[in-house]
Amino acid sequence: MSDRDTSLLKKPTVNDIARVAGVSLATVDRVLNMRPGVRRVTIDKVNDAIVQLGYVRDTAAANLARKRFYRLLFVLPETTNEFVLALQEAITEQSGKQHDQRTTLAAVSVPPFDPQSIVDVLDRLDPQSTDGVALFGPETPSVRDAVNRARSRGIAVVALVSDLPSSDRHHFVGFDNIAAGRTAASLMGRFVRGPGRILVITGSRLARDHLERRTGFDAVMREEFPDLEVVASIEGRDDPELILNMLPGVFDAYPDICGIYSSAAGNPGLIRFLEASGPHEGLVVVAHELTTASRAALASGLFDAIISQDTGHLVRSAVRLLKATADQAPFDQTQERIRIDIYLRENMPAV
Amino acid sequence: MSDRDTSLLKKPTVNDIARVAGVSLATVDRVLNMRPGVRRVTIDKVNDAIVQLGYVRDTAAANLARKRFYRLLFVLPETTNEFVLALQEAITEQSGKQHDQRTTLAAVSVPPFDPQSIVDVLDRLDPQSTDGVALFGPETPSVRDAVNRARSRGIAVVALVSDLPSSDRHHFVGFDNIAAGRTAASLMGRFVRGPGRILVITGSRLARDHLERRTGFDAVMREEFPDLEVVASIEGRDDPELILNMLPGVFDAYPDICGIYSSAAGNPGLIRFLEASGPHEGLVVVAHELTTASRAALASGLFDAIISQDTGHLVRSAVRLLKATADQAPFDQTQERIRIDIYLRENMPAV
DNA sequence: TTGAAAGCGATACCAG
DNA sequence: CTGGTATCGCTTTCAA
Repeated sequence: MSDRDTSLLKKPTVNDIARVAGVSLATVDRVLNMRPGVRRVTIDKVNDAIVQLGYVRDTAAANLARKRFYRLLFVLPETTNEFVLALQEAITEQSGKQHDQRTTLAAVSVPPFDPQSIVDVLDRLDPQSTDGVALFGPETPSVRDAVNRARSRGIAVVALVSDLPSSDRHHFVGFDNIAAGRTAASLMGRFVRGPGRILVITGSRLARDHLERRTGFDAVMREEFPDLEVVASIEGRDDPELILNMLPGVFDAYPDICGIYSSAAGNPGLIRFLEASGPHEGLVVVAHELTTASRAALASGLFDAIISQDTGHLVRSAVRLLKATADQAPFDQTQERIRIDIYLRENMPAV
Repeated sequence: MSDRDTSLLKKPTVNDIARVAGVSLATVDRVLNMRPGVRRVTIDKVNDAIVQLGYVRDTAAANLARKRFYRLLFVLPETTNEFVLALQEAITEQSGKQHDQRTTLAAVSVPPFDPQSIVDVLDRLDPQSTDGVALFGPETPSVRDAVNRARSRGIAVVALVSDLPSSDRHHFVGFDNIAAGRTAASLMGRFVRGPGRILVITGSRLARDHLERRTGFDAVMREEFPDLEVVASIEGRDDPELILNMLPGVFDAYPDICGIYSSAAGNPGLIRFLEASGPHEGLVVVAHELTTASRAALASGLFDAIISQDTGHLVRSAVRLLKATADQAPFDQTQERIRIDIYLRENMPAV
C-alpha cells in the first residue's frame, strides 16, 4: 500500500503576501489585479512574495467579494435543424445549472449564412453587460474583424462547432471536422460489402465544418478504398424537405449506391426517403449527430453509425473556456477537447 | 433575433431569509444545516421563507466560511497494467488542478483480487481525515459490507470502473461493460471478412467488468454473426508475459483465427506476439483502453479498433460525485455518464 | 502611492 | 432555544 503525497495543505492568502512583502492588503490587491498607482519597487516586493509563497488566487472568494456574475451569450444560426435544436436545449439545460455558479447563459439566433447579421450582433455587444460570446457561424473576413473588435473591447469569444481560424488568439470548441470526415469514411469503407457507389450529402458550401468533413471523407475513400466510387455529392442545405426531394433522382441515376454519408443536418429527410423506398439490403448509412431522429434510425438499423459531438460537452466547455478567458485564468486542455464520438446501436447512450 | 430570458439575476441570501422569517442569521444557519436546538415553529418559519424566496445556497461562500477542504481517496489495484497506470496518471494530473478548488486527491494501491485488503483500507478510514473514496475493486460481500460501514461513518463512496451494485445507494463511475462488450462484437462482426474463428482474451474471472464484457460480446456474436465461431477464451490475468506465452499455442490449435477481442489489460503482450508472428492479413483486432501501447498499435494498423473510457473523465467525474455526495448536493446526470468511446485510427485524439 | 476598514454570503463560537 | 459577532480570502471605497 503506497500513499501518494498531496502537497502542502495550507494555501497562502493575500494576508500572507501582505505580511511578507510588508505592505497592506490593498496594495497586494492592486498588484494582483494590475491596477495602476503602485511604485515599481513596491510591485516587485509584492511579486517576490507571491512567487516565494507560491500563491494562487482563490477564485471563489474573489468572485464573492466582487459579486461577479458571468454573463455569456451563445450566437447560433436561426435554423430548425436537429443539431442546432439540440444545442439550444443543451444551453437551456446548462442555463439552469449554471445559475448558482454565478453564470447566466443567453442565446440569440441570427439568419443562417448571413455574416452581416453576426457582425451586427457582435458590434452591438457591450462589455458592460456581456462577458463572453460563443459563436457558431461562418468564417468570413467581416466576421473575423467583428470578433477582433469585440475582443479588443474586452469580450471573450470562442468559436463553436465551426472553427474561425483566421481570428487571433482564438479558442475553438468543437472537433476536427477533417478527422470526423475521415472517421466516417473509415467506417463506411469497412462496413460496406461488395462494389458500388457512395453518395455524400453535404450541407452548404459556405459552412467550413461541412467542407472539412467532405475533404476528410474523400481523402480516406481515395487512399484506402479505391474500389468504391464516391459520386458527386448533393447539397442538402440542412433541409429535410430538399433532401427528400432530391434523393429519388439520385438513386435513379445511380442504382448501385451502396453507401450514404450524410455529413450535415437534415437527417429526417433521408430517413423518410429510406423508409418510403423500401428495404435497402446492404446499404450502409453513416450520419452525423445523435438526435432523436438519428437515434431512432440507429436503433432500427436504418443507420449503421453516427459520428457525433456531445452537445452538453460543447456547451459546458464553451462556458468554462469563456469564464477562464474572461478571468485570464488557465484551463484544463484535455477536458476541453471535444471527442469525435462514434455511435453504433450497441453503445448509443440511453435517452 | 430572439433573446432568451435568464431569470432573476439577484439571488436571495441568508440575510434575506433572516429578515423575511424574522429571526437571526444564526438561526437560519441552524435550520439550513439541520442543526439541533430550534423549535418546530421557528424551523417552519425559516423554511417558509426559504421556499418563498427560492433560496439556493452559495456553495462557494459556504466552503469559504467553513474552510472546507475535500479530501478524497482513490483505491486502486496494485498492478502495473496500462489502464491502471493511466488512471493513476489522471489522478496525479487532477490532483494538481483540483488543489485550488479546495480539493486534495490521494491514492492507495491494494493487492489485486484481494478483497480483504480493500476491507482493511476502508475500515481504517477516518471521516475526520477523509471525505470520500473512489473504489476500483472486485465485488464481494465483505467489500460491500465494508463500503456500507464506511458510508454509515459519513464517508462518501463511489464505485470506479467496476460496479458494486450490491451496495446500497451507490454511485457508479464507469460505463456499462455489457454494452461495451456488445459494441466490440458489433465492430468485430462488421470488420471481419470471410469465415473463421474469434479469440477472446479475458482478464480475471473475479473481475465483474471483465465478465460483463464477455457476456455482452458473446451475446451479439451469437445473435448477429452466427457464422463466426467464438473459441474458448484465454484468461490473461492482465499480464502481458502470460498472454505472450499463451498465444502461440492458441494459434497452433486454431489456425483460422480471423479476429481477436482483447477485453482486458495486457495488450503489450498481444502486440508483441502479433509483431513477432509476422503480418496477419485480414486479422481484425479489437482491444480495450487507449494507452500508449494500444494507441501505437492502432496507428500502425495492428489494432483495428479500441473501446475506451476516458480516464480523465473518470477521475473528474468521481471527484464531482464524491464532493456532491459529501455535501448532499445534486449533480449533473448527463455530465457524469461515462461514454463507451470507440477509437479508430482516424478519430484517435492527439497525444 | 499607500493603508484602514467595510463588505460579499455563509458558518461557528459564545453569550444570554 | 436564540441572537450577536468574528471570520474565511478577496475586493473596494474612502482617506491620508
